Amino acid sequence: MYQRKIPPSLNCGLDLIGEVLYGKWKIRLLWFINEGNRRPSELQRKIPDASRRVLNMQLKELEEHGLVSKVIHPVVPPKVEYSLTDFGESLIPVLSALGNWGDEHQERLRSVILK
Amino acid sequence: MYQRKIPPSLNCGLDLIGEVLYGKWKIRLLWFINEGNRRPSELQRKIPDASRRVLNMQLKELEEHGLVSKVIHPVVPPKVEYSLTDFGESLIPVLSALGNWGDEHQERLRSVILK
DNA sequence: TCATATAGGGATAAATTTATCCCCTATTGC
DNA sequence: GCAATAGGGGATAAATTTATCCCTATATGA
Repeated sequence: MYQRKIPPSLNCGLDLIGEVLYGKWKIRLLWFINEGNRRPSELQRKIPDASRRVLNMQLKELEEHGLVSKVIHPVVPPKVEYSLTDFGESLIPVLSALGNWGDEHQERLRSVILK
Repeated sequence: MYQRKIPPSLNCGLDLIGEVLYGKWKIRLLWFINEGNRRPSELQRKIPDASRRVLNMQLKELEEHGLVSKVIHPVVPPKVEYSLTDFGESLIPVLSALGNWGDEHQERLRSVILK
């Protein structure tokens, strides 16, 4: 994997949470896993804009950071299931707060984002 | 400014808030402005890891997205003050939620981030 | 026999974001 | 005159993240 050349700033809680949540699809992955979409193919269908590859990479980082856990069932064809760890579940209320704010201000956000 | 080639995904509140908060220093800028650090030089002192240039760029985007407003006092030497708009203030509780989670899990986060 | 589904990953290119460097304005204090 | 302070920004390089392309394996169904 890529090795950072510039060390991260880890001065406060905001910095720390940023380190584990930054990544284009990570928040959505956590959200959809929490909603019960546990298998990679389900997640890919839920997030069609992302490629398989990137989702795998981001899931791996979420796993390394202890937010999700992965179970590989030794069957053919392969079956893999992700789930939130307790640590990951503790993030859900925070993600709700983010999502709710986004939903509440949806029109306005859409208009400022699309310039 | 840079023109996107890949359109953003704007399917839900999480996507929308992501569009305005992604940016290495944006959340911290909002936070420090809310704490009363309104002038660019104060913000730069608060966030020494970031260069002047990047802070200016991210402040500009926050302004374009309607989260902060900028007042230029026509004096010499120049005096500029940023403040949160009502829209920006409505984000503060959400940022608190993020920061609190980060603070509560500080040790654990630090250890998983530093591998 | 060929396509599909399931899951994974290397190699490489492209996109995007940050960092660096250097220059500009005008005033006050040495 | 020179340095410092306050604030900005163009040009370009470097860092970082995503996207694309292609290849692996096995079983099932048409």
